[in-house]
Amino acid sequence: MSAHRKATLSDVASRAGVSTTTASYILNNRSAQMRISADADERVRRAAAELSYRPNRSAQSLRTRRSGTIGLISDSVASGQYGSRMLTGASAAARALDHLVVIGETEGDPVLAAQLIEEMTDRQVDGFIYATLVTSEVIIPEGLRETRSVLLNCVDRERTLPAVLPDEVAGGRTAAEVVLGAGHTTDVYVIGHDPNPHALAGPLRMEGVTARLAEAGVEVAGVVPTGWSVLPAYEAVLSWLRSGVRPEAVICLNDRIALGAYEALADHGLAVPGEVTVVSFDGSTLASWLRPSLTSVSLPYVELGAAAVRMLMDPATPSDAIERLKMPLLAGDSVRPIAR
Amino acid sequence: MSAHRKATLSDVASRAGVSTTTASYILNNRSAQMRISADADERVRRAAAELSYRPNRSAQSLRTRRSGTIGLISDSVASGQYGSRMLTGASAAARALDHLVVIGETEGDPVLAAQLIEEMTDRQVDGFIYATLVTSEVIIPEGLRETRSVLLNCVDRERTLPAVLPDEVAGGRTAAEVVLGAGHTTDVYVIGHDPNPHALAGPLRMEGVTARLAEAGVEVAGVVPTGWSVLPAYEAVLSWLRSGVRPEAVICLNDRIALGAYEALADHGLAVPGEVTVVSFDGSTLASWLRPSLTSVSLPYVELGAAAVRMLMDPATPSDAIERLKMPLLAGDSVRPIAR
DNA sequence: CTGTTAGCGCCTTCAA
DNA sequence: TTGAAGGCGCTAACAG
Repeated sequence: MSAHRKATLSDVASRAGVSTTTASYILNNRSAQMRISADADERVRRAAAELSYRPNRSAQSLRTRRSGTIGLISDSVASGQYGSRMLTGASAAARALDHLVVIGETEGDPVLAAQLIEEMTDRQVDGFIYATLVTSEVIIPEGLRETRSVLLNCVDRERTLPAVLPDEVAGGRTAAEVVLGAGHTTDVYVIGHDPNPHALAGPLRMEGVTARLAEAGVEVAGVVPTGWSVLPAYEAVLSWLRSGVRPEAVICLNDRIALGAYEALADHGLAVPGEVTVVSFDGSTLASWLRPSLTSVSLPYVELGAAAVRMLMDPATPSDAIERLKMPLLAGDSVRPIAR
Repeated sequence: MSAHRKATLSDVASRAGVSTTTASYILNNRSAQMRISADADERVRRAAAELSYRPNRSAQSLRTRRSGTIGLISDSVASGQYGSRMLTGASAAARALDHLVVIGETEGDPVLAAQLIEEMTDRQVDGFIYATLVTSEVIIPEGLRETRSVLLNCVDRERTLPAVLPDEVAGGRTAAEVVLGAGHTTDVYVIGHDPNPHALAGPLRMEGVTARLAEAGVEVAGVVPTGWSVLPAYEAVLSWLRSGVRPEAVICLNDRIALGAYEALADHGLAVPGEVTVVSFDGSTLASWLRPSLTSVSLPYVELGAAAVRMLMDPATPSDAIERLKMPLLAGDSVRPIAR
């Protein structure tokens, strides 16, 4: 009667003295709908508990063609410094919906992407999340459209799949707001210029910054072009400073640029925040490590991941849905206090 | 004959004019073993290709009790800045072995851990990898022993499960080697002291450092205790410097400490590497962002993840196997060039 | 060398 | 309100 090994549904049923049908209904919470006696319900549940019954998901999948699993394909999200937090968010949200997340990285290889999608499809994943480390416009990989999917941190040109993105424009406005709040009305510069043509963040942040400043009658005094990493930023800012400009505030398009700017400003003898306000984007841990700590408009990675899962699992999500998530301000000490 | 919908094995078989048995053997590369005619083999493979047949993994799992899937449970690896690279390594290695990785984070909650393990077991994962962000000694969570498992970046007290770890002692020796190579024979200090009692890295690094220095007749001049993060390190180092010491070289037990030390040294007017050599551990991207770039003994995260998967999948792995991976030196510009 | 047959554990239509 | 029965797609004895 009890082999002490992996109870099956029929074990439970016979122990409860009902048929597997009844047991199945009960365990799938359809007893009400099926008008099953409270007594049978009770007995089955007890039997299941006593045998510590766990349904065999493979058998379930075979039958139902659903696996309780979500495939998360990314270019290199796990490799990235911060983007991996999207995995955290996705995985937690998935669990809340009784799902597990299986991951795969393409490293930008479309063939690999297609293979991963195929492998996951073979395993009956209930849906896909396709994520990119950098907010960008992408080409939907082969096979993704065959299964319900949502894009995470990216969009496709045709806007044909639901997507979750950070609200970069609003983020830009937030950054501008901070600068304005500190009382700067002149010599506000932007540092950075995204070299990746598919990247969306730079231009959108820029757009938000300019718009908000304009509302206050402030114009961007200039833009210092530089790649999005520390050394190029350092060099660009330093030579720019040496050319004789004297900024009041610099808005760096990401935190690494800000680090480069910090170093350049220090080399040039300009104090942050005393002489120059620095505001940035991303809200990476780097921001809190610097001294003075950096005020940064942060990317809500965890929330992005979670939102993607929820959109995916919500049957009401229209295929052209685009959700933009707020970029919260991570306040630091790099903003000049209002003079008084 | 062809409904253009998801070909099954029997579709393939009938199209090739053989039984499903034969088709199954062939597609599982057992035709040799079963001495199946080259002709049948050929026909079946062609049919499969023509129908773009893909086996239904749920059905396979139901039969074979194996899913081609590995469960990777961690405390907060994906959330971490660098540890997430273990996922990259694991996932890539898994793919090479025709497996996929499903992830779950426990956030240190043993109940959650047990639940995740249960969920994954239900889905027939072929094995578990239990990973921690920080190298440490752990208590094996409930349910992990029932399935083949390996520990990643951690060990259990009883050494009862195979484990993969960075070779911290050797790493410590490497750091010392660098310092010695720069000609320092005196005033070599170590900065850091791990507050986490379960963490292994600190003491082991320390051990390697002391041992290697001792071999060269050099003694550690002192240890500056501090937590493993930027601000505490900054404060500790600064007040230490102000107490009048004048280090030749400082070995920081991780990169964040090194960042704090950089800032403190700068504040104190000591130039790196001109006046002080700084060497560190972790090899995070931070190391390359600093100026001068930081020489750091790096944690081989990607390799750790990959090695864990390979140990897991290798039936020859004994249950008390412990693999220690080399920590490669990430050379930077923070080491004083030999005076001449 | 290849086909027949019997499940793996579960869901679900159909009858009772 | 419950039970019998079939089948999801695949593998693996066991015959031929």
